[in-house]
Amino acid sequence: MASIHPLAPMFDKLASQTSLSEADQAALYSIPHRLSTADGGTYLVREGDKTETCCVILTGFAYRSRTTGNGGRQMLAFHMRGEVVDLQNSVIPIADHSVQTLTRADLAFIPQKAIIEMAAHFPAIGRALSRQTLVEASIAREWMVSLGRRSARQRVSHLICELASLQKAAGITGGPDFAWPLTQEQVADATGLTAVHVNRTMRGLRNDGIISIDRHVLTIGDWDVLRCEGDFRAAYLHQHGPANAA
Amino acid sequence: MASIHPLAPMFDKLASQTSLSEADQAALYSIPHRLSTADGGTYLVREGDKTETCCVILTGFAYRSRTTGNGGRQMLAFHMRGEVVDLQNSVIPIADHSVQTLTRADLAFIPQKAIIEMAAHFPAIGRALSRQTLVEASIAREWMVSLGRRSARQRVSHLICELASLQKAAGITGGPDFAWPLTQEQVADATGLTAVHVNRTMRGLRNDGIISIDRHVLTIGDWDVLRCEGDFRAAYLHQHGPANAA
DNA sequence: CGTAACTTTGATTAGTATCAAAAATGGTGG
DNA sequence: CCACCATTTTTGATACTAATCAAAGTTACG
Repeated sequence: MASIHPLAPMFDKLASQTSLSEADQAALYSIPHRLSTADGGTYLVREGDKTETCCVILTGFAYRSRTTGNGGRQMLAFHMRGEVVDLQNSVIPIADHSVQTLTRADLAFIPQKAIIEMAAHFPAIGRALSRQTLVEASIAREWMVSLGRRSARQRVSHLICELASLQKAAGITGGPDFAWPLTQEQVADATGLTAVHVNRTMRGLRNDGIISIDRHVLTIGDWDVLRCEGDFRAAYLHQHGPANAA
Repeated sequence: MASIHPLAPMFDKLASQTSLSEADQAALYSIPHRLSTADGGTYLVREGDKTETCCVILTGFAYRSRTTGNGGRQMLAFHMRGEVVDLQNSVIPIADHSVQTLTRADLAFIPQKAIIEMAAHFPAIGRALSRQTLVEASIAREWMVSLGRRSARQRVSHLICELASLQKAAGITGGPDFAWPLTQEQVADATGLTAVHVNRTMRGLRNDGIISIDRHVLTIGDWDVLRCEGDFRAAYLHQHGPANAA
């Protein structure tokens, strides 16, 4: 326990929702992996790719996206510290969307086979991984609600709340200020709006004193107001562990 | 093999993408289950519920939905013949959205435990089930693209293509005409539009001779045109089985 | 045959997109 | 430290898609 293992973010994430044993931890920490660093904008998975490794995010941010026939781009999810980016490719080998880093990021690449074996031998890890997949599905459902039924201001506010909650849970931040790695263009791609309209919407939130942004750090002036503006209820993030330990 | 087993739709669905053995089939057909029939509009899962059974759809249609703070409703997915509706609840026990029947439906209820055990003892079934979960996630991503980046006409056309493709794959229909169980109000809830606008959009498609509807049966006049109108590319449905049999 | 649910139409408005361009910001090399 | 460049943010003017409100038809159903 002298130095921190490079895969500690992944273990922390898995252990945050299920309790894992020392044996589970040892198994994870002995898994073969390759570390690397990528600049912002690097593709981790490209639509149509057939991947054989899983990518874990150790620091920084990444996002999933898909492109329409007319060239529109829709972001589908954000990922950060400890998250495994392409678990699904072990079952559906052809990627139907892309994953790119949003910022410079430290990554670990693990062979899919190694992950699958570990999940089989250490069922608690397997459960934690499937839980992660299902929480991602829940988040996707919430995004559908935002995209389909919420106003611009609600969408932006909701996204801010989501990223704040996730960063807090990931231990990236404690307080009301946290990393805001998105350009307004990217917020637009995530919320289904145009960059111009995002600009006006965010300026509205700033003028109302609800948020402020300084050099990619966002500070929430009034959390309750923002949560209300964004119709944000955190239950969909399932951050409090399974209610039954089955 | 004299009569058809009531769970045949579920087996067919699972076997359509992975090859399953006779032993797998026997295991599935001997699982404990309770059959029942529900009218349209019946809740199968209610937001906040803690469920202990999985519901399989044998005939008819169901949908998932969530409600916003202002009372808006967003549908999240449709389900039909052979699909298991609440697999995820085995890992995330508190439902974060509702599931309701769209039409009168024949259902089978299976204890979650029995499904989990079967998946453990018959790995091919386990793999087929996780594949189904991941395909659903892929469909959710495509819905996000529609909701965020496609026009009303594209959204409606895309939805028609999707339901046509799914019904064809499920063996519910062969030809260009298929069941259209949705009211325009429900199409609106699925596409993030209002019922009035859906009405105008669908009339437009009918006026252009691309579709026609008669008593809950929709006929696609020109599949290629509709697919083009809806920016529909079927890859996201992953209907052709895993490329690697790992 | 009556009633409720659904579809259709019209008129008006709100919200967001589009187009264009200016201002601010951040990073780079000299 | 400054000048320059690319990127991002901001602003303005206008167009358009889709929402809203209201009501009339139509269909399905008991």
